[in-house]
Amino acid sequence: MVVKEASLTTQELRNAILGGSLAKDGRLMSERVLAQTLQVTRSRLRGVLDDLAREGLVFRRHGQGTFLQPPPAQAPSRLDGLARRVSPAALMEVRLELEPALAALAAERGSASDKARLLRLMEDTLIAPDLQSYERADDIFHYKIAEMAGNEVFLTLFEEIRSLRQAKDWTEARQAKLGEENMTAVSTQHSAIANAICAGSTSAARTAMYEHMQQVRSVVLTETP
Amino acid sequence: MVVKEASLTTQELRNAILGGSLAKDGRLMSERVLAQTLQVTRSRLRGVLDDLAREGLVFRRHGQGTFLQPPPAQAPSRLDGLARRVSPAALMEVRLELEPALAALAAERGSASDKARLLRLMEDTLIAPDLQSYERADDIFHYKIAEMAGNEVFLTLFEEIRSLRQAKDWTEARQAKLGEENMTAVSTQHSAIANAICAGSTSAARTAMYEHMQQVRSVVLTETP
DNA sequence: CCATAAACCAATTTGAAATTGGTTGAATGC
DNA sequence: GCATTCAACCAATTTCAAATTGGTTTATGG
Repeated sequence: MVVKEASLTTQELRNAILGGSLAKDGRLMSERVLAQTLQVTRSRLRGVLDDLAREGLVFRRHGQGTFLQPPPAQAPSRLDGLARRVSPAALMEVRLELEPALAALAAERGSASDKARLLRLMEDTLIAPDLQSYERADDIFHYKIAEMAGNEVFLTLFEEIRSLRQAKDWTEARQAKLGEENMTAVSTQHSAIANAICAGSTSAARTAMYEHMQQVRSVVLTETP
Repeated sequence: MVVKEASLTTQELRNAILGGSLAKDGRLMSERVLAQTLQVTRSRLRGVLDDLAREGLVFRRHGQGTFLQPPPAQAPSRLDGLARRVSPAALMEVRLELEPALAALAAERGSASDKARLLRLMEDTLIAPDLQSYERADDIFHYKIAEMAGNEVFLTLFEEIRSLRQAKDWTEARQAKLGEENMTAVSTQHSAIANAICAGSTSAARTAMYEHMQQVRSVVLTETP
């Protein structure tokens, strides 16, 4: 399907990788398999993947794999056992404290290029055509902020919370609840967060993210009788 | 040494357990071994351990074990790999956000009995005769607050941070830095935190814990040239 | 009814093997 | 020469079964 007789051009390679048909649940095949599938050498594949990773289009983790849009999930930590008994309220309580702190640190430490990319990711959330692609863009947006905070411990905690959130199928319920009015409110908040971070205003970034988390919590916790 | 011909009294059992000679690094032998060592039935041993756990003198975790003063450490999570490359500054940055939030929740949700016990634990930090026993009392004090927050996710995150902190041998350096003047300041702060929590004042508890964390950070990060 | 003992259940840890991205260096081809 | 390819190896992570540990139930005997 994607294979040609002669070797693929770099652009073809990029398209094949980003196309998603080589990934399952956002996770690409291993480099070795991928190289053989695409009939290219691993060296060249890795070169392309290096570029994609630098551009933020692909996420890699050492013993874990290479991932498309959604940044890599977590290792099987003790939180796994929690996934069942944890309530959305408890999770949001944690996010309500964690993410504003991350936003503040991101505003303080984020590099110029990171901030530029964050603006682009924010725009992605605005122009998302459907709920599913919105969820993905939103996911990347928040992840990028956590990454920009520049604290590996914080990032790990964030990823564990994120994986907990994904472990449960709250996304379905959440998507059903995300109406038009909430959507525009959230978009405004995302914009405020991104702008505050780019401006380097730690306190503004913190409060903007806090208000956003309050909104998200109210959406998540609305009863569906 | 502890064994008698006839079966031990309940009080003797408690003393033997809390004595510490049956524990290694704060962790007791398994119930089966312990029962045989003390020449009592496991049922009875568990009955006594139940009491001790209720009184907060012993901490138990399912597949993990039973622990003396220091609450149980963490599972081998991804944070383990971090222990090497993580800096004290990064860790304190996280504690500076986490613990005030926990203190606020503890003030909001802590039961009356929990608050009473917290006061006792606070007093333990005040009367600690040496640095080592102070560290232990301080550890339990902060753990109790995290526990009182009543959010299992938050508690897990706290425990992971705590284990990271213990993985490194910063305690030595920290102990060396804890001078008399810092000691009294920290004591005052502990008292303020406990009082705020017992009064149910969330904001006061939050700020008191925040100031305490700032103090701890300044102590931890002081250079030792 | 209570204490004991044994068996079983459930959560966790442990450790070896497999998987994956990352790195190096020799061989190859132009 | 120089870049590409290939192979082997390194390092981080996951996976999976076995062992360990606290928790629970059941049967037994006083």
